[in-house]
Amino acid sequence: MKGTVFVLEDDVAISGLIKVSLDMNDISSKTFSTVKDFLYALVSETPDVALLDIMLPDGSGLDVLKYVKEKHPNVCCIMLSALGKEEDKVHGLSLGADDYVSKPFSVLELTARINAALRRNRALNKKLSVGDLEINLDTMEVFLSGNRLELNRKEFELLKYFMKNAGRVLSREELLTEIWGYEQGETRTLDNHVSRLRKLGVHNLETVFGIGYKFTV
Amino acid sequence: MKGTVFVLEDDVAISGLIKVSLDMNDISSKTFSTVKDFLYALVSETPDVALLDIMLPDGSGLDVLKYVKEKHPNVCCIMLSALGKEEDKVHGLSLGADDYVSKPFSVLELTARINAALRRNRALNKKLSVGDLEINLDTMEVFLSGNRLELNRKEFELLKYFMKNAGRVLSREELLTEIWGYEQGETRTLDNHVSRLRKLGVHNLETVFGIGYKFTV
DNA sequence: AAATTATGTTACAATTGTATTACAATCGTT
DNA sequence: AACGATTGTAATACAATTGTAACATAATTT
Repeated sequence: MKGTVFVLEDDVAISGLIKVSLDMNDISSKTFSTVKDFLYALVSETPDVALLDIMLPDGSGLDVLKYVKEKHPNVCCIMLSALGKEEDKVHGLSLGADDYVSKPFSVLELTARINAALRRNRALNKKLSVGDLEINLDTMEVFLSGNRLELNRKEFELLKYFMKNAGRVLSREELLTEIWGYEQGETRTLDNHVSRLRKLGVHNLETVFGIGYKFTV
Repeated sequence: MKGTVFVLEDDVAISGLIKVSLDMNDISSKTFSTVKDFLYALVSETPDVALLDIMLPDGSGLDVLKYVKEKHPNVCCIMLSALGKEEDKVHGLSLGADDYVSKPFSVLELTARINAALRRNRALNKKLSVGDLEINLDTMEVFLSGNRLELNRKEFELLKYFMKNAGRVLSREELLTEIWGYEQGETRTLDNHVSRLRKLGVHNLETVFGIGYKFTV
């Protein structure tokens, strides 16, 4: 999952289309059709990117933009507007919008811009550390008590998932679907990767017999 | 060529005059008569100096100023305004304008100020260096431990992107969209360019199997 | 304790991804 | 239009990863 996008758009046909495209691109999204719902959702969760329509039934996306930029400056805002409303564009940009897309837009283009925004956002070094392990999501570096470990992609993904869910018991199915995308079927692949991680020195990987594994703190 | 100037001015008589004068002074310029055109041009090219009228048919030069200063802080902005509008002047300077010229102005004086701005701007380092590599964004020169490398445009763009994002793992997807504008599709072009850079001596380009590349420090 | 089931580990093969060369298409000049 | 430079494609060779099979070992159930 590459990030989270909140979509504020009252035309369900449009927001639906966007959602489908984001799903296909492995980007998690939530759609809202009123300013009220949107702001309410912001209380409990902060997305990486906000996609804001300007004309909404209960307010203006420009006001939302202003609010978001004030309260959550790390959220990247992309405005959507009706064709020709160039004054909105200037206004939006001056209020701190990061990008701008005019309707009608190509879903492909929009997705590309969202991807770019997510990338830009990620430029802030994001680290994750649990116990004596520390991983850097940007550089894909892993340190165990300060020493660099060389992991390949699957090993890294798996370790990342373990660390993000440290303490929880993770079933084999969960891991297989999250990391491998397997829906079902029997495989020993997971055991294998766990074994490799252990051999590299990751000691806090407990096996939960009959269920799966647990990354302990 | 001493630099590039973008002129945003809706009176064609004035912008024409400015352009002629700049041409004579070996300064490259592009003129725009609407905010829309101006912002659009900014997407693909960043000038050294922006000359901004304030009253425009589709917006205010002050909004443009704010936007430019935010997104391209190295661009030097000179405001143009009708005589007597002192409040604009104050407002503009508070938004980060570098200089201010009142209409009607002497073309000679304006040109002098632009020259001064270009000189000042040149002083700002437009260099980027990481490890033993140094690139000059103006002249497109590249030095590897002091020795000049000859790169062509794509090689330069790619290296620049790598250096700007040194340390981060850059996916093939990201590089292809950022440098090539590809939205999807499979290509070996990227591998090729990386290979060329390496052959030229750029040694700190790591391949991250299954994902992309990383420019290490 | 034997039988059954689940996991650990190793080695290897299949798969997938990359490097590099040579060449073709394209672009920008003249 | 023709030239040279640049940039993308195809093809080949090569390398890394990752899933599978096989067998060993451990845990659970009977």
